[in-house]
Amino acid sequence: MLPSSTVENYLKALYQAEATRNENGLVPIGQLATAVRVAPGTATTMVKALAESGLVQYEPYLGVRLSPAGTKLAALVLRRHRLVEQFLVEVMGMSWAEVHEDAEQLEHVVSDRLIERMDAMLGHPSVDPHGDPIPTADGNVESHEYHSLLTCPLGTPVKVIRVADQNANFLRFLEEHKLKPGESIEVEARDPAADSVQLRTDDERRITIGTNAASKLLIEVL
Amino acid sequence: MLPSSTVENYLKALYQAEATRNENGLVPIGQLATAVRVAPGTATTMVKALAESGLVQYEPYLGVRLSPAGTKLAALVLRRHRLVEQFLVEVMGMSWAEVHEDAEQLEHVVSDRLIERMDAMLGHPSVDPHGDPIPTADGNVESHEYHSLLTCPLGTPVKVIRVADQNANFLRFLEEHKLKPGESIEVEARDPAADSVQLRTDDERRITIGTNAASKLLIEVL
DNA sequence: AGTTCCGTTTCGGCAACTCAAAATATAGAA
DNA sequence: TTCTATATTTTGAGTTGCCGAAACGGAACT
Repeated sequence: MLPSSTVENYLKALYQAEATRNENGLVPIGQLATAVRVAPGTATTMVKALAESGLVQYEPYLGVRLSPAGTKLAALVLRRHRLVEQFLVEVMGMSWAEVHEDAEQLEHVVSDRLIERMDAMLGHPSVDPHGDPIPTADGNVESHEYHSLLTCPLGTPVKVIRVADQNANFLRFLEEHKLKPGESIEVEARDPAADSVQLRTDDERRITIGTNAASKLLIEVL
Repeated sequence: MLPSSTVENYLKALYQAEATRNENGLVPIGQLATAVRVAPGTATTMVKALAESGLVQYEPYLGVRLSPAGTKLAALVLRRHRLVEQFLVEVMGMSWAEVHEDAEQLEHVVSDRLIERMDAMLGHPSVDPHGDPIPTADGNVESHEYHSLLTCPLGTPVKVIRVADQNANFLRFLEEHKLKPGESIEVEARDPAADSVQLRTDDERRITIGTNAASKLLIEVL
């Protein structure tokens, strides 16, 4: 049985919640429910079904964890999503701020044939327009640990590698201020009290952003 | 309320059944059920719902007819389907024989934004790889009446314009024998008893095909 | 008029997915 | 230990889309 779009979305959400999972490596049901935008009870029901099909391990009252099979499936969904995004930007010339919604639909529908053709046409890219890594066809991901603008050293040139947020307005903001992946910037100061971070961009302009926004910009020290 | 994939498929089937509709311009429920591959009772239920939303006119025991609203919606589904097919062939380099299945899925999911970009990238094509006309964004279609290889004059050069069948094996056969839209051929003879039609292709090769196959090849007398 | 046949409709039921609200579990505070 | 807050699970119910089988309508044949 091939997984429904709904199942794919649950798996994807669990995969992406990996970062924010709790002590035991379990994702609480509530968090999952929020991610897939359903009522908690709905998530409980679905998770039991997923456990039934061996895609997750379910510990009542504690949370869920992807099984190896679930992890692989989720990685493939993410592969499709990210290749589609890269394709929409590189080939179709769409804005990186607006491709997420389209990819969200297409990821459940593009055939293997088509996705591999996109992959080849793009030269087998390793990351999508937001810097998110693209899993391989067998479900493996090259994962790196990056600093964010919150944790990197001050006064040192750094390069934006990845943006961990798909909000279109935020992405448009980043584009306008030369903060897309690949751009070089520098953190001049942080003010925890003001909840802000001061940046200097490549073209010598100064911008102040909130710490929440800063935490979404992952960087590499140059 | 935006139409579900299921609704889109029913409307599309009705639109395409226009050719084979009965006296009153009504499509019998049984035919519709066959087209969308559901049991007759399922089609009856769905048709009542469609009538409820004003997308079709339903005459119990007689059949269904698309309303103006339904016709427009169906045309837009077909527009997406055919533009996607053209895109897959022209841009993605896929075989015309294999794009139908992919398009069948994508037609329900590609956004207006994306479809218009494809349209522009393709130079606003008027037909898809099978010669089927592509409706405009406002739902209009340039429709022509063509002869088929069954009704055209004998011994006269004709050009293949359109193939009214999406079967992959049939399409591959046509490709192998230079019978794709655009190719010039000639009907040498017809044998109703043998249920066959004899052709001579552009490269002087002779082929005999069945009358059913011949009826699927629409042509223009040169 | 009665019968037969075929297509259509109605009926009861099932599967996937969802919600709201009641019941329950867990963990931390009193 | 008992109480309380919060998260989770259970329950009952609704929606969409589907099926199989029984009931029905209409046209044609006796």
